[in-house]
Amino acid sequence: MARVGLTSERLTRAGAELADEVGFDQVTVAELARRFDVKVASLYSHVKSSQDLKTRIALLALEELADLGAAALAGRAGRDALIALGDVYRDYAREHPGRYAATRLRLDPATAAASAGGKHAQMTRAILRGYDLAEPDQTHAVRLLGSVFHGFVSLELDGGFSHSEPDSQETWTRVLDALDALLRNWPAP
Amino acid sequence: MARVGLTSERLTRAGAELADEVGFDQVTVAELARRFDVKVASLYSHVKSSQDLKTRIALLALEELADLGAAALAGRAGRDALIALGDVYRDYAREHPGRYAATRLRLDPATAAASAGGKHAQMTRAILRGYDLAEPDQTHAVRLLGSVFHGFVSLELDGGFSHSEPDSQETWTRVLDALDALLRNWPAP
DNA sequence: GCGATTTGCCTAAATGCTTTAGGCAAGTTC
DNA sequence: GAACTTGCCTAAAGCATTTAGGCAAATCGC
Repeated sequence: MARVGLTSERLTRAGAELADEVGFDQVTVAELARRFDVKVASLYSHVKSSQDLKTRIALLALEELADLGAAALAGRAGRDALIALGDVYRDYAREHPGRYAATRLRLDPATAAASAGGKHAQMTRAILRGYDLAEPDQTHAVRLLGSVFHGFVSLELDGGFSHSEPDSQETWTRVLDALDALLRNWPAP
Repeated sequence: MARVGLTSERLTRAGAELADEVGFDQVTVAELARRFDVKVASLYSHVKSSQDLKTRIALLALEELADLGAAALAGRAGRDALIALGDVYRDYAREHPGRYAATRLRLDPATAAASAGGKHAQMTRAILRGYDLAEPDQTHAVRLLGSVFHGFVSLELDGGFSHSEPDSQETWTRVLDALDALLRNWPAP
């Protein structure tokens, strides 16, 4: 029996592609086996379970997204940085819907702590260096930005803004403008 | 064989409770049958498929949420209305996490059109009557509010804000304040 | 009341995904 | 080249979905 050369990494990458094609929920060990033309049980030497596979895909996606974010933020500040990071999330979600859905997988605390998740909060916080916010407002603002990015992107992905005017690109631009204005003019308690 | 009195409605309600207990993804026709102490196949007279069951739960949740929203908005305007509607979403998600997750189920266009989904957009738009926004800014603002409500609530539900200071209630209050300020001072393009 | 019809829940069975146990042969090591 | 490790295999059990067909309980017409 010829060896195909399965590894956790190859399975994870293939799983991520599968997720983008058919949706993260539809990612299945069985389908992955089919794609490698291998029996299902064979995958279980490389991946502990279906859940383990999904977790690995989530970690991959978080990592990719953090790298893209870091690249986009380099050399930018204030409004430019805000727009750059927002676009990274939105573009990633549109190009890789399955991977983006994977980033929303609930990880157990230990796994989450070891993930690139922390980098995401750090990047958002970095944006705020371009604005004049002290704690605890800075944390509130980090959470607001996270909510808007995630909320907008997932509503858009679910088709919430389609088939109605104005188109969602237009709204996205104006939402980022509004956030910039808000951060420059953050209300006192 | 004694008849238990199954109906689509009872199954849907029980499914919604099950969702709140074990998570929307874990809602299964088999588990529902167990709870009614009935054979699985029996449910298929009342529900077309597992997907159909989930869709019914989603429609129920959208309806409940729309009713709560309408009640909360009655007699309120401006900032009060904004806070009231925001709290409806947040409280519902915290009290009924499974049902809230159900509202995010992707519905086919026909079902979505017949759902209470439209009421939600209308309610958000109603809030904006208390602010001075013309189209297309009004639509942008509707989408922003939807993004923040959904984004915040789902990040909070996923534990994104837990175990870190300040607590998420505090952030929520300040986020609503910030949105109010933003709507009163919406930036020109 | 009582027969006819509808309705509700049943048994049975096929399909598909997950997961574990144990085996054999291809690759690696010395 | 023998001994070991590793990769993919067969086999089988468990559970969820879904369909087909059956019997009995509720309901309706008379």
